[in-house]
Amino acid sequence: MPMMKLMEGMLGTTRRSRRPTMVDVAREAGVALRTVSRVVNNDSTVGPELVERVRTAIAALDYRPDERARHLRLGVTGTLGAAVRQLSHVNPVLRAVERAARAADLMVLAASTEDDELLERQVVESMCRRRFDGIILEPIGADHGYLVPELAAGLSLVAVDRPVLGLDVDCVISDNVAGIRTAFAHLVGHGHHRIAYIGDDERIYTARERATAFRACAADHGGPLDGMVHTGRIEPDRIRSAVRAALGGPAPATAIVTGNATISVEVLRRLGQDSEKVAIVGFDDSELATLLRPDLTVVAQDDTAIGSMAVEMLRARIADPGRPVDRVTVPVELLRRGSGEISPIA
Amino acid sequence: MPMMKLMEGMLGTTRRSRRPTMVDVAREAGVALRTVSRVVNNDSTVGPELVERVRTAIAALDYRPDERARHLRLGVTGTLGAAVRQLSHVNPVLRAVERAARAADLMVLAASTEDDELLERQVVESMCRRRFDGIILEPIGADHGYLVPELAAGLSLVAVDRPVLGLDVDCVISDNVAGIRTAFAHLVGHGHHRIAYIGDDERIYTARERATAFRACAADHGGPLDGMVHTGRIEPDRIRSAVRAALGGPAPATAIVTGNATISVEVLRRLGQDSEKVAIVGFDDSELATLLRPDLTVVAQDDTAIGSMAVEMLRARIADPGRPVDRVTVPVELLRRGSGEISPIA
DNA sequence: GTGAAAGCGCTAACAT
DNA sequence: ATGTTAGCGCTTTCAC
Repeated sequence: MPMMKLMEGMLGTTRRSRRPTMVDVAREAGVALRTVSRVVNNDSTVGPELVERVRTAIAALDYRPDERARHLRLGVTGTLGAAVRQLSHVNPVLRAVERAARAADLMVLAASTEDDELLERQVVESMCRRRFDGIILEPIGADHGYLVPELAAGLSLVAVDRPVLGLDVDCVISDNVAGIRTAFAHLVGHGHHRIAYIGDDERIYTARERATAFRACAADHGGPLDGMVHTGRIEPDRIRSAVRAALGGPAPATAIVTGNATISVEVLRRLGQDSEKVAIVGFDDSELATLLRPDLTVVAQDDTAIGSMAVEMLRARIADPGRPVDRVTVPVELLRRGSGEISPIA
Repeated sequence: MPMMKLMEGMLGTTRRSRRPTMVDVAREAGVALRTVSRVVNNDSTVGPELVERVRTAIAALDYRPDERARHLRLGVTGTLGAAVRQLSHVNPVLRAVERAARAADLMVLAASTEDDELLERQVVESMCRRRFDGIILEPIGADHGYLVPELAAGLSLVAVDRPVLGLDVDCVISDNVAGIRTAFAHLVGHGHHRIAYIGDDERIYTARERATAFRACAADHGGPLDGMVHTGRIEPDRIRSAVRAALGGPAPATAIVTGNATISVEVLRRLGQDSEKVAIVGFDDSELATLLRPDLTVVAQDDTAIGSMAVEMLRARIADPGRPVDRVTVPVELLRRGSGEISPIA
């Protein structure tokens, strides 16, 4: 059908024959390509009249520079990738990363890994192929072998929140052990002896760190461990039975440490009105912490510090790929709000 | 210092002389450049032995394909940009967008506009210069004039949550008017006559839509309007005085409609125990809705539908830039959870 | 299947 | 101060 083909071609050219390039602008303005490039990049060594001519041509043609070509030629992209667990979740670290990157005139483009190892790999590799200058990664899972060739090929990467296990890679993480110790000591200081811990799945690095630290605290303190440490996936039923187990029996816990913000919410949901009778210290701050009575005492990580530190370290890595690997631990802070200052009733 | 320069040069070449390209791989494998390209792109017309030779060479050299060049040559990038108000906030629509894009084999790269008109412009223009195939935008502010030349130059864009005012652009938004009507009617059905509205700043499109719809409902119903509609920026003090004004005076409101999730939380925070005495219907669902007693009755938007619809419309726009502009309104749903089913006390 | 070569749109030597 | 030209790394024609 030659008629069809012809019509398609006509439609195509009518719609938009081709995006104009610098060459088109140069022709339109009657100047050299180099001059257009200079104007586009605000090079001061162009005469004002030519600048005007070029600007006019750009507007007339609706010319838009193509960064793909620019980046290809330049070698760098001025872009940092952020591969995080879930974009659409509250993530103050990501927020700090964006701010810090903006201050350094870098663009941050983010994507979710959805806590899926395969997806993480696809996202990171895609960012590598796009030659992002560096990547900030919230690593998930245990096997990051796919990173080895990328790193060998020159990838600059900083892990946040968790280290990349088994690989010698820059990272910036919170002091989980100190956080748990602080929470535990705080409750002990308020007279508690039977303290329970309800945490996330220990296959997750931070959850494992925190649970382990808690067990060590309890052992040091000489408190009971039986039925006091509950970890696993975050499911309402599991949390409910954990709460029941912790607060039931002949020697119920008088205080609970929760392993992260989601766990805190679920535990409070289960406790309902009883939340005034048991002391609680949560790990991670959240906007819900001050919504309930009493307000939730938490061990909060310094998100802003983590985010800006991550960008700083990434920039240093990009500038000098040979620099020694840096593993930074950021202190956490206890925020006393009421729930952790309840004395034991029994 | 010639010595310094020499050492720098040596370090530079030692560290990584140059990233290998397809040419290097071709030489290493003893095949043609064309063949490498075929192997990299999984072209089936290459003999298995050659595939193996190329794969080996790729591994030996740590070769990583450069998508910048590929995209430049191909014309398309297989990438959708998402310019949202705040990446690190809960955003179920963005989540749905990511899922839908993945299903269509498109990568989503997201950035925050921080509710800043200038930043929105920078983000969108940056995505345009990177030649993203399309952009999903949560538009802020009133002046989107900067989009005109981009659209003229061929930008495919779909607005979500709010329309791009003044521009004829695809968008998919919730049915704010129906949502407010539903909430109002629901409260009337439970015997309420004096119903207050506390909402966000009416400079924001959705806030304006909802407040206007509420005023219309109240007028139709013949209920009082004086001191019943409170809109403005989300600040604790303002919310507090709004709640006080609504519930105080000689004819206090017996029910409140809140304009969005943040407002709902703030209102509930102010009400405290009194929240059991006044009926509340919130706009927007949130995880906090089932955390408090009674659980919050809300008008929820269909985030999944909005997100997947946005991607679908964007793909259609990319495929056919000349297609008629599409403005889709997605129905909202009333979720009865208790707070909205309280009868008036007075 | 190979090999050579053009070209995507840009920047930066190197002219002038 | 402005023009000419090579080349970034890839895909794709075009012979062979």
